[in-house]
Amino acid sequence: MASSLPAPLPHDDPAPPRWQQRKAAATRKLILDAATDCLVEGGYARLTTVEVLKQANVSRGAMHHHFTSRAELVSALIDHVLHKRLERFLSDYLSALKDTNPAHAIAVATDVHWQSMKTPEFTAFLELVMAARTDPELSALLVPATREFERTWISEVERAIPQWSGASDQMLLANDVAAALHLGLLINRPFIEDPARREAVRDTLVALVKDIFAQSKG
Amino acid sequence: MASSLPAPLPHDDPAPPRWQQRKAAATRKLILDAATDCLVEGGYARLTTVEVLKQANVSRGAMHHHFTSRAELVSALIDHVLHKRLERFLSDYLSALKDTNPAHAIAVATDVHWQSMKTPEFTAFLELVMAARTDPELSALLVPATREFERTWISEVERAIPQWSGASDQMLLANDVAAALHLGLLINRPFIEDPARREAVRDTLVALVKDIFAQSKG
DNA sequence: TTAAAAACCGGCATCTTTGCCTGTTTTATC
DNA sequence: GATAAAACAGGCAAAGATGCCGGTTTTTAA
Repeated sequence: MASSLPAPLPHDDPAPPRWQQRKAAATRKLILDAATDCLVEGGYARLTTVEVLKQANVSRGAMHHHFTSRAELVSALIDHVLHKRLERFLSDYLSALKDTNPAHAIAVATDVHWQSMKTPEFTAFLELVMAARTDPELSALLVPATREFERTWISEVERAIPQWSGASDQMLLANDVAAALHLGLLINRPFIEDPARREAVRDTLVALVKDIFAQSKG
Repeated sequence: MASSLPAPLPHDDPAPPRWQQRKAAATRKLILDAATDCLVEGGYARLTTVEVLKQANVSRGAMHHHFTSRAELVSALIDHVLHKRLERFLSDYLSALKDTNPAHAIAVATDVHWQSMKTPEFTAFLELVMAARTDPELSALLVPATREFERTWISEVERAIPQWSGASDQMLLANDVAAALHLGLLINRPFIEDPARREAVRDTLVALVKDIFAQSKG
């Protein structure tokens, strides 16, 4: 996008190059954050243009100026949500692993992964995934974007934990298992009354991931 | 419901006791099956009264006669879907375990469980679950109904496999783990291009369930 | 300073969905 | 066979969502 700008200084903009561009970007982010909130609070069905502009406190004209149609809004929302998700996860992941005994790395990493699925970003993402099942146009945008997101995710985790970089296959499997189990657990949460049952499932996952990596060392 | 009827003969009704009741029940089932199809093909958002009556080939008046409001239709649909899900799973489960070497029981049971999540009934159920997250009235109906369904599910499986009846805790844990992992895998399917990755996850689950039961015997 | 362009404003026509309403046909009861 | 009731038929107004429009303000560039 704006990667061809001069950007001579890395610090915050003391002399904003373009006032309009900054204003437009701010309004755009305002609308996309409001759209994310709409997804979280009302699901894909309540992701209407009127609801979003009410949440963002912008006029109908501003909405139409930035996003001509609802489909255009959803298209931008996909990138917005995936970007926020990756940013938050990597930040939490790296800061959690920074001061952690390597022996507990797996338990910590698994917990961060679970916490990352209780964020608004992931809730919004899940709503998009479910809607994409019966919406081919949405699916055509969401599937490639998510696959690219997953690739970046994996490569960043590999970069962050060098001691595992020799076990790419194990890490991919562990990631797939954790992602599936955590997602299913999240959805089944309302039907499992006893918290101990949920914790037992998560404990089982940690032991399983340890086993997966132990096989690469034994 | 009709459990207080005489029902002197176990064969099919040669003399229908009430013509109207049979007709009404048939139309009701027709509408509920059509509603299930609507959920599968278009998701909860396309579960509209017009779409359902088109799919069922009934008039607007017939729809209104059986289900005064959309909420009433959804309420009946919950029981309909859960009933079909339980019926199909138990039938497949028992028939699959009937002629299976007990040594392979876990692998077979796990596979039947996975297959049961690719049925229309489960797709419809999942749509209801996702919609219930942001719909308190739907949630108030779906959560207790699903918990009752889970209880029946567990007790039927315990009844079907006597050799596991001494390990209720292990079976509950194995069931929770399998349910969560299969559900997450189902949803993440579009983002995992390589089928081998999905099979690796399922193989991991089978090994894990075997481990869980082995701990109760060792 | 002035014209063009970007950003924003608020409303309207159209379509879909919903709930309800008045009739009509068919079955059950006396 | 008459009457009541159940099952069904089709239509219509209100509410909400979408897309689009003409007009207004602010910024940018000549």
